[in-house]
Amino acid sequence: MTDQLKLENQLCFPVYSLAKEIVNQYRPFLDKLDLTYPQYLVMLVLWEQRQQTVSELGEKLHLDSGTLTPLLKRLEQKELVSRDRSKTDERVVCISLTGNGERLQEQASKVPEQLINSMHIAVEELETLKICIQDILTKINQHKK
Amino acid sequence: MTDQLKLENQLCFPVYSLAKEIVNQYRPFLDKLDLTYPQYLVMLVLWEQRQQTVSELGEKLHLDSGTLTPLLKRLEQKELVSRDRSKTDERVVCISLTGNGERLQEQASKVPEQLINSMHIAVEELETLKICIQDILTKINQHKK
DNA sequence: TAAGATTAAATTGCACACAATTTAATTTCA
DNA sequence: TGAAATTAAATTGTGTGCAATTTAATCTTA
Repeated sequence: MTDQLKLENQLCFPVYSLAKEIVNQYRPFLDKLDLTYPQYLVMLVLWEQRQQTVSELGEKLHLDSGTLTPLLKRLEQKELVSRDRSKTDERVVCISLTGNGERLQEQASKVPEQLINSMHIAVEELETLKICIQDILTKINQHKK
Repeated sequence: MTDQLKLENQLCFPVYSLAKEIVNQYRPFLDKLDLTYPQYLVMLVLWEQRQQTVSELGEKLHLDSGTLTPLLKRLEQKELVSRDRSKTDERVVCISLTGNGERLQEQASKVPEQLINSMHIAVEELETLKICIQDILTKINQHKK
């Protein structure tokens, strides 16, 4: 067996596992907000800027309309966001926080700390990992045209 | 806005982005093998040991039968694996590589190197990241009973 | 040993993620 | 200016990932 093909020797599997594990760690806390993890990410972006187009959300989250359109319809059903065609360009759909959507931020503000506590890992170690990952993501993106 | 709620200040988003990015980097190479990324992971595990139960695969890949059963049926349709009930315990399903499944390893052996080249990142840096992630995964798992 | 508990897969249902295509609006430029 | 190109979302279809439930087999133990 080629060593390179061994699961343990590949980077991809730890990254894939950690990503799933983190989402699973979030689940109990996000369940209380009635949000999925990708929905939570969309809300994070909207809490930074309360109105954005579908494209802007997609660019920040690296998601396309095939993923975002149904997700945003679900957030609309929960009355956390509203979806309106732009007046100046009818192709564009503007997503805005509703009052409920804004108020949810209060509850969500406790999530990051809850999560860090639940993972039992030193903040410094998480910070190191974050910087390492961001560094690699930057390099990957540099080499995309 | 709470700083902790800012997307850029959270670890979760870079991990989530990197995991998706890595799967996307694999895609062109795995397309040539007619495998999805999770199917590739299953094949990696089977190339290490040509016969395993669904539970054993699930334990190594952190996947349950709800995910594995349909995935394995697709690998069976492609004639890469066979699925047979255990003779000694009819509850258990044994997954075995077929001849085709074994032969695919030859082609797959080039994938890891192709991937590293396509990412334009130093092997040392990837290795550092891998160790860092595995370390954190270990700690998370320690605190799960 | 027979009822109840446990276990392994399968099934069901929901929500992404992404490729490919479609639809509708806007832009470009010949 | 009007046809062709481009753009933004939506739609369609496939394949995960996971919770919850179901089914069938095996184990436990009173």
